[in-house]
Amino acid sequence: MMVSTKGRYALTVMVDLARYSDGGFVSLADIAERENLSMKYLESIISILNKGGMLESLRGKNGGYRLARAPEDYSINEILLLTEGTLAPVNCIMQDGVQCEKAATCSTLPLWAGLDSVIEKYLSAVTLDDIIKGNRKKMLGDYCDHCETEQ
Amino acid sequence: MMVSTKGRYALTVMVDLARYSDGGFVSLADIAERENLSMKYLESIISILNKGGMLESLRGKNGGYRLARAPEDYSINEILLLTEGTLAPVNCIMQDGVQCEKAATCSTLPLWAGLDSVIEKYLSAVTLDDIIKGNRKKMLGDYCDHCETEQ
DNA sequence: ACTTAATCCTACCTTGGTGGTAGGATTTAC
DNA sequence: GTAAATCCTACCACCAAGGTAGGATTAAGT
Repeated sequence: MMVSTKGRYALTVMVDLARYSDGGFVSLADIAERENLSMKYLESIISILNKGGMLESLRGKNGGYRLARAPEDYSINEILLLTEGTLAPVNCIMQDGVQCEKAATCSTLPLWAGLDSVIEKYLSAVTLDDIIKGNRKKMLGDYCDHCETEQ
Repeated sequence: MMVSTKGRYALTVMVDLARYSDGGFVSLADIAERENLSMKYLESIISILNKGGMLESLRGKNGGYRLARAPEDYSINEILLLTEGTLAPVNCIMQDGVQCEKAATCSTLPLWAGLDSVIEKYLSAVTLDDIIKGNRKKMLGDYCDHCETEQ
């Protein structure tokens, strides 16, 4: 599994904020209840999003979180990258400039690099706004049954 | 990490067999030595490939393994699928006809489904033969620096 | 000033999969 | 009969995933 619950829940939180914030701060308790997720666990996840500059927060009573930018300015790739650390499908992909010692002679490396590129390209093209709007054309592409008639 | 060493080593074994077999049987000891991998660990991996019908084996002295088909008739997708069990990037993708209970209302599911499709499409298009031939155009696509001049 | 409701912070814990290892049983060529 | 190979079952250490617990801090409202 490339994306753990951490990344999935992070995305869920971002989508929830985009949907229910309308400029004001939304408490984590509200998010957890709406999405039916453990608030305590979400705490650690939203903390990553907050420190990563994805959110603005307000402490104290009536505090909470809200998006730092417009939904269309968040790519799914950056959200998942922040929370998961890496989205590389294998650990032999170059990380922080460090690559596998066998890289020069490895015949399967181009495959993994290509797969990594395909994933990054896809996730970079979809925005938070696409998810909220239910933009099936962009998300499902050729695989969407209704994209010809809808959209 | 979507693909563990199990899948990666399985692919390495398949590539090795395609390269060094020339119709005869290749012993696991030879493969392990060439690829510099633990023979004992490879044993459990090649067993999956063998039982999955990917290989032919011969027991006893001078025995070993060889490919059951031509390299161009193996997609990378089927090799990884057999060894990894699933290549789904998240566990909320439908598995064996069973899908998440929240599927009908989940707004992020189309994203995960789309990602899954993109991965499967890519891995299904590349064959064992492409890897051996070093077909960078197919593997790296737009990301290959030399694909315009070469190929 | 006090209470309440919220974020923030640190520590801990359980479980299952990953990545192997060990030892032997069985089969076949020479 | 022996050597060299596959086959089979069991075991194990480690670590990330997926949380839980408890409290410290901050700010709004009365």
